[in-house]
Amino acid sequence: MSIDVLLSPTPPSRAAAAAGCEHCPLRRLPLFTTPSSTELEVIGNLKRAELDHEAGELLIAEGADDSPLFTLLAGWAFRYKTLADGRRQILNIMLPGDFIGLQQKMSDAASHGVRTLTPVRVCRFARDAVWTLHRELPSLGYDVTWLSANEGALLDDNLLSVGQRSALERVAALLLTLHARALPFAADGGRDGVVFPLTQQHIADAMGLSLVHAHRTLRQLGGRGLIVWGPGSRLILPDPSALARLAHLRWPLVQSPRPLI
Amino acid sequence: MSIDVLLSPTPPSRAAAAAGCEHCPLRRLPLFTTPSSTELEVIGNLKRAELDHEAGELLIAEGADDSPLFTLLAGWAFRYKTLADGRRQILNIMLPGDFIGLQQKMSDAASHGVRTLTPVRVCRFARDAVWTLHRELPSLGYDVTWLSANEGALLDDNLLSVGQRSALERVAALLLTLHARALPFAADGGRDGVVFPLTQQHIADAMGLSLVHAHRTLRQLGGRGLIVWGPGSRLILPDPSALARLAHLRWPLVQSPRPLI
DNA sequence: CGATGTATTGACCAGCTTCAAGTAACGTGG
DNA sequence: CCACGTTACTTGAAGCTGGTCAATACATCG
Repeated sequence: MSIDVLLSPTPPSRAAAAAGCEHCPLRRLPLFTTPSSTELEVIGNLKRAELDHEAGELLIAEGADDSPLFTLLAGWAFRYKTLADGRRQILNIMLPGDFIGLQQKMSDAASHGVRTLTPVRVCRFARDAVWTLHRELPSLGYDVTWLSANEGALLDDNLLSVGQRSALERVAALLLTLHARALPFAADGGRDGVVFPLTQQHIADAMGLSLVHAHRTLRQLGGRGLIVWGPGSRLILPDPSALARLAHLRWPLVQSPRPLI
Repeated sequence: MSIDVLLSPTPPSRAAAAAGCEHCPLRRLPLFTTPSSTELEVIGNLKRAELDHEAGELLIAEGADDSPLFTLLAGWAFRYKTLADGRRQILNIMLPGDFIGLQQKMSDAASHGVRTLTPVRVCRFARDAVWTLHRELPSLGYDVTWLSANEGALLDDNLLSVGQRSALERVAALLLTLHARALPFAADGGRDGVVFPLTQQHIADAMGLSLVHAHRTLRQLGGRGLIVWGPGSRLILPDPSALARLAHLRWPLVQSPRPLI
């Protein structure tokens, strides 16, 4: 299947023509650094389209060697790899502001797929955007490196969880981390929890557990009163610090402002 | 413990003054791209010292927020994270040419430690080298991003192993991957195997297994004739393609030329 | 109102961990 | 040169964490 087919938006959901990056609603969040006007201009020139995709849609196919490059503007997605017999490992969950397709472009090591968890909006860039960013404005090149290194740090944490933590600790760590990452985007500051679109199968695949055991682990966390499900599949953590202790996770999670490309 | 203490070389092993990068023996290997003279000059200006360290020495302490930046010139090392109760996850094995300390510099997510596996020689850079590389020469900035993305791809593979593969598959995948990565540095082209400095404990910590089970798994691989130990703890793989099939690993492993900074 | 995907639960069992000991290899100091 | 400490490797037995199999409930949706 060609990438172009994958990227063509479903008819009713085609986005309006690319709006100026300076009006991107994401940039208003304190989570992101504020770029200079020059930086904004360079980024804007590389922007090719804003596209909408449905939940469960494939954004990048495993093995694609000419995958596109985009930034997630709204919604959740996940990166994954599968073995020949179908076993799937979710590598990382991607939230708004995450830069997608970098690994694919740079290295030809066995690649990964990307699939949406919710309806998403993405900002698609020119294929050679990574190089152009570096060439045009070193500060933006530095930002790309930052983003890449930052995702590496998330991978480190996931690997630590999957390799060393027990099932209970793993799920606790995952929920806590995702909750913290999603909080800056929650409408009401997260008082009623944050929308949490992962199924138990996703949790299982992310943490290297079976579906059944992921379910039992979630029940156990619920039984201890550490997680509560609100309406609209919202995740509420009544006592994050207790969860963090259970998971042996550093708390609170500090998130310094990050670049948005 | 301060980083300066960690970095001061043991008296007898102090390296000679930094030699010009253009004579770096690593660069002669076809594994690495050949830089322009301008690139070499910029890199050379950022070079601060060449240092030797013994096997088992700590290069970067977990939690250090001002960790140094270097390139591994010779020898093996590994990145790791530990939980409060001592469980250790080895994140990645580092071989000559690998750039160390990038994650640490960019993000303040919980950090990792780096420890040598063999005696090593490293090329230490100025603290702000990452930014300088981007500013002085975009092509070098791009190389840094490439290296970061490439390490991300290795992490992806490790996460897939630890999350989805059985113990036998995991160990097979690890040995095969390391063998392939070490091959370009083997003196005789690897005909007598490659030096393999990991202990069973390292293998266990890298793959999320207990020491005992790592040992049993190695025995099983040996019993099937898939791995052989030569003199000087050299690893010989009589039938790499059979190992790859067992591990569900893409084979052969392609390694395109990579930048060396 | 079936069809499909997700959640739920019990029974069984196996892969892996833990515990416990013992062996081998190597460097150090007496 | 040997005793000894240290580190890595080895092996068996027992048990637990988490996987597999199977079936049911529940929801949403065309």
